Amino acid sequence: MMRTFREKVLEVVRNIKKGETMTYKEVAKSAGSPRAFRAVGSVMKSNYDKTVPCHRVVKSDGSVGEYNRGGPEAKLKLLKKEGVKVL
DNA sequence: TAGTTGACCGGAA
DNA sequence: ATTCCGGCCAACT
Repeated sequence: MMRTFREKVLEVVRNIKKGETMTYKEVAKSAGSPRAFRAVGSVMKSNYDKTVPCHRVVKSDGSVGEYNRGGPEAKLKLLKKEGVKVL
């Protein structure tokens, strides 16, 4: 029943609705480890799932952070299209 | 098994 | 206000 942290994180991110955003800290907290915001990023880059809207996950400062799928520009563009205002 | 890395965060200068 | 440094957790080699 207890899957790896990465599976949990992926499910949480997948649960994010359209137009909503979550910080890495929030995702880590929902995953069960509020201090594992580092691991969250690591896991995503190592195994980013297309069924998981990882572009909806942003930094605590509100910055888009980074993105593997074309760089931060693509992520920023997607968020804007979703209706999310970014710094 | 142990060591290194990373899409980060928070505090200090 | 911006920039630098350390710390923390899980996954990868």
